[in-house]
Amino acid sequence: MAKHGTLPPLYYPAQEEITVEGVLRALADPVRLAIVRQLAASDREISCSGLTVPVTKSTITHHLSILRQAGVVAGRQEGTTRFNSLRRTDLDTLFPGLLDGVLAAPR
Amino acid sequence: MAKHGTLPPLYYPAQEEITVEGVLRALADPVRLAIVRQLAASDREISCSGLTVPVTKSTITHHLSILRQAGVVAGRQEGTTRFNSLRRTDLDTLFPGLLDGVLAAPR
DNA sequence: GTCGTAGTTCGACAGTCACCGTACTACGCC
DNA sequence: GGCGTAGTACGGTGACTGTCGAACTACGAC
Repeated sequence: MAKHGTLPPLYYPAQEEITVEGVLRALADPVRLAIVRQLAASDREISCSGLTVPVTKSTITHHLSILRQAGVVAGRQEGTTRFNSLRRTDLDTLFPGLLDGVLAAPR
Repeated sequence: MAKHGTLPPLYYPAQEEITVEGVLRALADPVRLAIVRQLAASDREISCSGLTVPVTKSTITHHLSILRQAGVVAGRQEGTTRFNSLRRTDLDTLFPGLLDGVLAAPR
């Protein structure tokens, strides 16, 4: 077989596959909302360990996979680190105002 | 005691008590999203039995109570009928763009 | 090679949730 | 009064979900 060190082929929905309900479900959790807020606030990519949420590593992985499958975040692998970023343009195109409305909320 | 025919004192959150997470949770369900869409589309009050969703009466009551407690819908009693409406101005004030973003989405 | 770090995967478990049927209250009409 | 309709309350059940720890892979540095 080919090289052994291939990245796991993570599934990312195409823009037209993203659904409102999936996005709402993904955002309807305090931990995931905190992750999205941090990604939006820094406006930079953040690694898993760079996120400050009160759960363990495996739970962060779980939440990120949900956000990824919903089309909310994208990830870029670099060595052993995965840098996560918001798919802001995709979301703004599909659901204009949604993300801003969520992020602008004080709570 | 007073008159017997008092309405049940339903709890409605004040505008400043509405949270994004609560609203997102409330919207993150296909049945409730359908209810909200119908309320937004008709731009009129709709009774429980006027909603077309594929669940029984008791389940509709359950979903409406969730939407009510989240601050998404309001209800006006008239006889035995409860007319439900979207709290659009409250939501637009707190989370500008959120509701429109959700409703504008094709799916 | 060895070690440490970054993430993922895999059960497992507790809590929540959507759903239903039934029983009940409240109102309007005959 | 009795009956039908609108909606709520309650109890139960199956499914999903958020959480963890432990085991595992992958990469980089020494």
